This record gives sequence, structure tokens and C-alpha cells, in this order.
Amino acid sequence: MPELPELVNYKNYIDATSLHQKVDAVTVNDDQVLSHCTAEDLAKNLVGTSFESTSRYGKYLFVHPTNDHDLVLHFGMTGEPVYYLDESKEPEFSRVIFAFANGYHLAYNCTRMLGEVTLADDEKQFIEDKELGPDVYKDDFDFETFRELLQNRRGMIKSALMDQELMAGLGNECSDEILYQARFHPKTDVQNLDTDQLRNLYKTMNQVLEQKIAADLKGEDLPDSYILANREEGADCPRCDGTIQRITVAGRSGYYCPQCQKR
DNA sequence: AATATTGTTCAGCA
DNA sequence: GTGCTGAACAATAT
Repeated sequence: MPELPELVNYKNYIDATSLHQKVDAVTVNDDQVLSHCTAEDLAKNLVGTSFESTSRYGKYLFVHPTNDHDLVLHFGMTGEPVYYLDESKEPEFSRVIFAFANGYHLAYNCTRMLGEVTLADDEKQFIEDKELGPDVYKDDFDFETFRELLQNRRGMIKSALMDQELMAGLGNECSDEILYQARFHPKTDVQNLDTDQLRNLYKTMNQVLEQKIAADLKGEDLPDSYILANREEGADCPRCDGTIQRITVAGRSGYYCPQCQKR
């Protein structure tokens, strides 16, 4: 279920489990998830090193080993890292497995193989090549940055929030929740938003991200007041007596309440 | 059995 | 060039 909040916690998880241990082996079960590199490339660059640190940008996770190449993980729609000891605990959809000298394993587990595992010479260069916009959760992503990006943008607000080249990190679910909490129709024309509305949107975005990160970390459900807890066509709106509707924006199914989210 | 799905990328079009 | 739509990728859950 990976959007930015999940990625924040994937990073925490890998930091807490998989750093500073020698990599004994890299096993690739499905090389479809590899992009621009082979299983041999992965093994050659990672076996014998240890993972020293990680960093996150948008929905990408960078693992920095004790050599000059970075391991890059993108989890697609269904990926997650899983750390385990016994091979009997190996997740069913482990596409790539890193085996450590202490006997533990880190699996790149990904049901649908829409994710990506690759190597990068340079994290900055990789981000540049992907043409990712500024990460919405970094400290320097302030309101002025947010406003400037949207002031120069035309089209629908949901498309803008989900456009990784405009700003990186938000996906379909996060954008639905932000727009619900801020009471904007997903198809609102960005050009119609004034400064106060943009400020509201920015503040709501940060609140939703913090809430989702905290809930995901504790394994808790989101509050009932969230549309994500009621994200189904025909469901009752948690805030008014409206009915949740499904809508297609930017090729994705979005959910919203037509009664309290106006254009 | 039909339809849904948290992501990215590309083609074609206005 | 910008932004939209639909399709493709794949494998499950309901």
C-alpha cells in the first residue's frame, strides 16, 4: 500500500532491521522487477558490502551500501520490505531477497510486479532522470514552494497533487484524503484556488501525511472521520448526509462526497 | 465470473 | 509545450 507515508515507515523498518550487516547473497526470483540491471549486477555490487543508511525521495527508497552504488527500491502498488530469519517465513511474493551474515533476510515482497529494483550511481542524478518534483515531506517544501508550483499549473487539483513531476510523494489515496479533509472537489480547477484556499490545502496535506504516517507506524486504522476509512461508492459521508461517489481523474478511481466537496 | 486495486509510462489527442 | 484519456504492465481479492 505504498504512498509517501508507507515509504516513510518502510525506511524506518529497514533502518531498524537491515543496516550494518554483511550481505552474503542476493537472490532474484523474478527479474521482471529489475530495471536497467541484471541479477548479476545486483550481486556484484552488493554481496560483501553492508547497508549503511537509507534515504527516501517521493515513493523511492535508496539504500546506501559500503560501495559507490545505491540500491533503489520502488514498491509499485503492492510492495513491501519484509525482514525474517527462517526461510520458512519467506513471504510468498519475494521477488528479490538479500541474505545477511547473521542469518536474517530482507525480502522485496511485491505481489503485482509493478515495482522496480535497480542500482543508481548517484541518487541526485536518479531523481533528476526521473524528473521528480520536490518531495512534499521534506523540510524545505514550504507553503511558498507549494503555492508557486500550483500557481504555474493548469487543470484539475487531484491530477496536480498526484503528478510526481510536479511534486513527489502523494498518490491516489493521499490525494483523495487531502481533498476530502480540505473540502475540494477532485476536479477543481487549480487556477480557481486563491491564496487562502491553497494555504488550507497545504496545511491539510501535512496533517493527513502526519496522521497516515502515525497510524501506519502503530498499525492503527485511520479515524472514522477520514474518507479512506469509508472509501467505497455509496458509503455514507462521515461528515455530512451525502453519499460517497466514485470519479475518474488522471486515469485513477477517486472517491469524494459531492455534497461537501464543491468545485 | 466480473470487477476492483494503494503506481508508472506511453501513445494519441485537444 | 501542457494536460487529458486510455491502455499497458501483473496478480491478486471480493
